[in-house]
Amino acid sequence: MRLLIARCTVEYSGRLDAHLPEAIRLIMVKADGCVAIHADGGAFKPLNWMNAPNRLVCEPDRWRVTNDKGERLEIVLVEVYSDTTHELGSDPGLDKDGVEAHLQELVAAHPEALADGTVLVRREYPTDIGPVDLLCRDAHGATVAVEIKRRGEIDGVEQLCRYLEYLNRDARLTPVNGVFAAQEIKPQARVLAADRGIRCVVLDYDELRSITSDALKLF
Amino acid sequence: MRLLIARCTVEYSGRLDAHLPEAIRLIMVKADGCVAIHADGGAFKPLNWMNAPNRLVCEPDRWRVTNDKGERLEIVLVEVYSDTTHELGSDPGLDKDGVEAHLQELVAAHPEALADGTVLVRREYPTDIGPVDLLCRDAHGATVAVEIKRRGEIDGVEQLCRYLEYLNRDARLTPVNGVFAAQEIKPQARVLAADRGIRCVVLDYDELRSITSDALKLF
DNA sequence: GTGTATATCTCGGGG
DNA sequence: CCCCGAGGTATACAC
Repeated sequence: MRLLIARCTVEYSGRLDAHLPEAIRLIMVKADGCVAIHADGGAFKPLNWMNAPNRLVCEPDRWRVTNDKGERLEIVLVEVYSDTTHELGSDPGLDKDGVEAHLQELVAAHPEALADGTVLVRREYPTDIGPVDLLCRDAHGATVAVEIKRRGEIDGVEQLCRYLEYLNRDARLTPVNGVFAAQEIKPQARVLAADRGIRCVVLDYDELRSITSDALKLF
Repeated sequence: MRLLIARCTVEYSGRLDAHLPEAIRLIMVKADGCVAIHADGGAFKPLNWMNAPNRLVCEPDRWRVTNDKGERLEIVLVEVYSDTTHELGSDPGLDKDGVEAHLQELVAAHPEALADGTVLVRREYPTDIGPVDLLCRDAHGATVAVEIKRRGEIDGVEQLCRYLEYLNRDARLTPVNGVFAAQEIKPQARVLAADRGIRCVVLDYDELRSITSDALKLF
């Protein structure tokens, strides 16, 4: 990783056009060739960047980065205050816990958390317009399409509506009911769901996980 | 801006839980207090981060970052290879051209690009559920609600559908037709638009801009 | 502050 | 390669 502290101006042209006036910034070049220009603020997002793969041509006072998609980044170096390179080696990567996929696994293992007597038909039930998170049957044997989110917002309800509309065209499944399940459901999403006859279920991640680990303890 | 090159492990706990095994990484602390941990690849996104505002407590072998939302980032420093600080000063910021706002301006100036005889009623037409990008009248005097995007995806069509549903409740406006205009329209969005009776228009940004500059040359 | 819409969104998975 | 969905999305702006 090469780190440059320099007074510079930057032009980007590609998905849009952007210009950075002269100022002191950090220019980061990673081992994969990607280039990012950071100011001393503004969270983790760089002001400008260019992803790998690309071609980087470094002249003393001007760097040019281009790629095959026609994007172009040009850095004019007015004054370089620091220029260091460090060998970092490859990174073992990040372990995450608590994302939607994990939530889906837990609910799939415990569909009764949605309503007593609910059983799983299958996960990621495929349709032409995308996979339904869970397809279940309720205590009465009716089909239930389940959309699972960490944060339940209006988009998720609309996504579920599209699936329901699609699934209800299948005479073997209809009537299909909808359940919108999330760790947190925004008021607006709740209103839309009610309007569309979709039931909302708030999931307790820790509780679901503890049920699973309790079940494991039986073995 | 403080830059640390160090062998470290990292734990994040908050919106999810995440763990980084021991490896050499860049730790960046910006003037606003935000902290980002970068590997030597993976474009501009850090492996882990903590946005400002937060509290950073640095011990020689352990940094703890916490905020008021209950998030927590803990960095264990196994070995520090480099530790530098640079004064960057404030940044004048980025000038952009070609974002959705510009596209909306251009179409507002040339509504005939949507269909011959189309005239603008107003931009950002307010409704209870948000502003409609453009409200127009077509050659027959019928009201047209226009949603403008750089990239037309399914969410944008849903957004327009909500506006149409709302606007059509107003007896003075109904029937309101929908136009979905974008520089690029994804297949799924096109299918949904067709299903909902919404017309799609592909916009040519450069052409729209050249019409405008041609018009300016007349003065 | 919440809610809504945008982003050079990034990133990863599947066809 | 594109398409599509998820994200600790972040960020700006209106109410």
